[in-house]
Amino acid sequence: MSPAPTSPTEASPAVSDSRVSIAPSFSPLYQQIKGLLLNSLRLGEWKPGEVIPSEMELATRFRVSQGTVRKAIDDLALENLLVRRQGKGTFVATHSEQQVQFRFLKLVPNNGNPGSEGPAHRDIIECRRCSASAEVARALALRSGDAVLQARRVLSFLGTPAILEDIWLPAAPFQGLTAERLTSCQGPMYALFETEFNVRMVRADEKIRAEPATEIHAQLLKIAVETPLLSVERIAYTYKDVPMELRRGYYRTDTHYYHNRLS
Amino acid sequence: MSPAPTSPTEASPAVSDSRVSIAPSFSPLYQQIKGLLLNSLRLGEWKPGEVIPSEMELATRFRVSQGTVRKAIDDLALENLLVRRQGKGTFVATHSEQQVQFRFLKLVPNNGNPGSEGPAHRDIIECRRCSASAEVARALALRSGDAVLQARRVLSFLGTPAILEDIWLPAAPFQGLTAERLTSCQGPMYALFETEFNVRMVRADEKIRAEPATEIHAQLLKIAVETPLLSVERIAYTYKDVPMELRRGYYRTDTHYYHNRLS
DNA sequence: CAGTGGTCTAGACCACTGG
DNA sequence: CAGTGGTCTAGACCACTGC
Repeated sequence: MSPAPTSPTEASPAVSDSRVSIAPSFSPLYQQIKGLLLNSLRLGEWKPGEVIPSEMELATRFRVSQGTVRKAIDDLALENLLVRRQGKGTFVATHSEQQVQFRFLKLVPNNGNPGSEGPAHRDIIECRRCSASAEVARALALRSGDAVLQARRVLSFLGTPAILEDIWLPAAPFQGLTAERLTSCQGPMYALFETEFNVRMVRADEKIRAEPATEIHAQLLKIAVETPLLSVERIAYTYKDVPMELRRGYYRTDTHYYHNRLS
Repeated sequence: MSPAPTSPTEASPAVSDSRVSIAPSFSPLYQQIKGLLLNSLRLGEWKPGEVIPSEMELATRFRVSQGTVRKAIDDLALENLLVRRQGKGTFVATHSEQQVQFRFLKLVPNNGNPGSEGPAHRDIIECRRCSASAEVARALALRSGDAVLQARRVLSFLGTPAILEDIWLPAAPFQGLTAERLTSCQGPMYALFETEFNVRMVRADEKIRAEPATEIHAQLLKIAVETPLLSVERIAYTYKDVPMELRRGYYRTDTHYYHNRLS
């Protein structure tokens, strides 16, 4: 590596960091590298489950030291976008892995551990194309009336219905998603999204409330009307904080609880 | 620094890492340093809010390079035990800081941001000494019948009661905690704990359910009986995963919601 | 065995803080 | 200005993987 500490940015071609503030448009090398890696991920240059180039290779490609690439990768691994495996390489994270199966499903049986009841049984009640209400449009950063897909499903554990979910997706990125495709899907829905539609959910925000079951809820979950349910409203985001899903879930919490760790 | 790569462990006096597995009792230097720092924190060598020695000083003290100390501190900062401030030093984290006021209180007003309603008004309903039930004993890792403190309080936002909490604490570490002391306390209860009793809450687990309001709930929160409430059962831990608090909270979720971020 | 990530070092320079 | 944390480098060695 040439000792050119005077112009470290010459190695980072056209890094436009979209920072809003008036602060000096200036960021550490490793964050610029992180941005470049992020772009490659977003554009699908490396697909979920695949290895990315080794640290040394990336270092020479970006003309920086291995330590700098390392720090960038460390950050992305911390955000669950990459997974490091010693001796093997660094991989693009996926929702299919068993270990992170419950990163986005925090309902745990009263007696037992996450997943101890085996995979949830999924029943797709409906899946149709419609136009976005003002509320859905706002959540998904669309315009009122834009085409969206709406799905409703029930998740059951050990034969007992536990979750009713209504899901809204922008129609454009999910061309061709049907009830059949959803029904035939084994494993997490987010895994389907990333393999079939190249949409990777990166994080989500949830608003949790307690609400009484309506007629509909009672019928589908086979419980009494007015039973308190956990209402979980989720907005899930892809890369770059683009909202890609609105989900309203209703959870029974007599046999399960929503687990959260504060740290 | 002497180039003695052959015996890196000679610099770490009596580092007993309590790992359970049969795996090689062997850990990276930076993790050993982390353990030493953790001990100093746990024993109160540096109190909340204080600076710890600089990276260079710690490096010479432990006979390792600055980079190694740095990595140890990075870890602890990530776990919210330390806070780095460029140009000033590294500080022991505290629950008094404004920025982390809502790390353990995730109730957000429907219209507004965390804290936008100003500090919660706290009403201590009672605080008494009693003996631990089997359930409380199990949660706090005590024996049935051991002395515990029990407190009940109501939190109000903008004059409206929003949270009812029952709190159990092991009596031993909290000698002298009275209803008066709790009542006179401004700011977070956990801040009081760390300044007055040298007990720092590090993380917590919460089990969240939807439950109908009982007579008691209805009375204290001024709502109708059977109103769905968010039941939040928390066990909070100090260093070393020692449980130090059991808390059962009931949250109104008509004007607020419990916010959770999945990532 | 070669190739990967993981650890550790030593030294340079930068950015920020406070006296 | 000196002292702090923050970034970057270059090179060494270790631990794990798979051929």
